[in-house]
Amino acid sequence: MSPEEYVEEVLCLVERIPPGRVMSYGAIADYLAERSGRASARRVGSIMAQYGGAVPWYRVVSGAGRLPPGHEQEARARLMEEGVVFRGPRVAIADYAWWPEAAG
DNA sequence: GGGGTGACCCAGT
DNA sequence: TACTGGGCCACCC
Repeated sequence: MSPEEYVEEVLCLVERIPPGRVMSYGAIADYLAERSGRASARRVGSIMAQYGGAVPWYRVVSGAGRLPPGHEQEARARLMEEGVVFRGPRVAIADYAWWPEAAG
């Protein structure tokens, strides 16, 4: 799988995250690992930092439910509009974590 | 080829 | 709960 393919897979997956649900960088990497064979949360984060603007990036948070630096207010507002409850500065990811049902 | 960096994650204290 | 150290992979200089 080429780097461009991997990027598109990440973006495509993020677009599939339904409203009111969230996914962690590690979860995305772990899911794509089954398709690309290799993945890392760091790589997913790096991709989101570059191409995240084209997808609902605010539905992607860290494994601890922390929001992307520099866009915390933005993500927080977007998620709350979708009914996501916050545990202080973090998302209750344990309750809103989403995983694709059909793994293609 | 070598060293530093990053929208990360896990384990220990 | 917050802080710290190690692991991980790809990108840039």
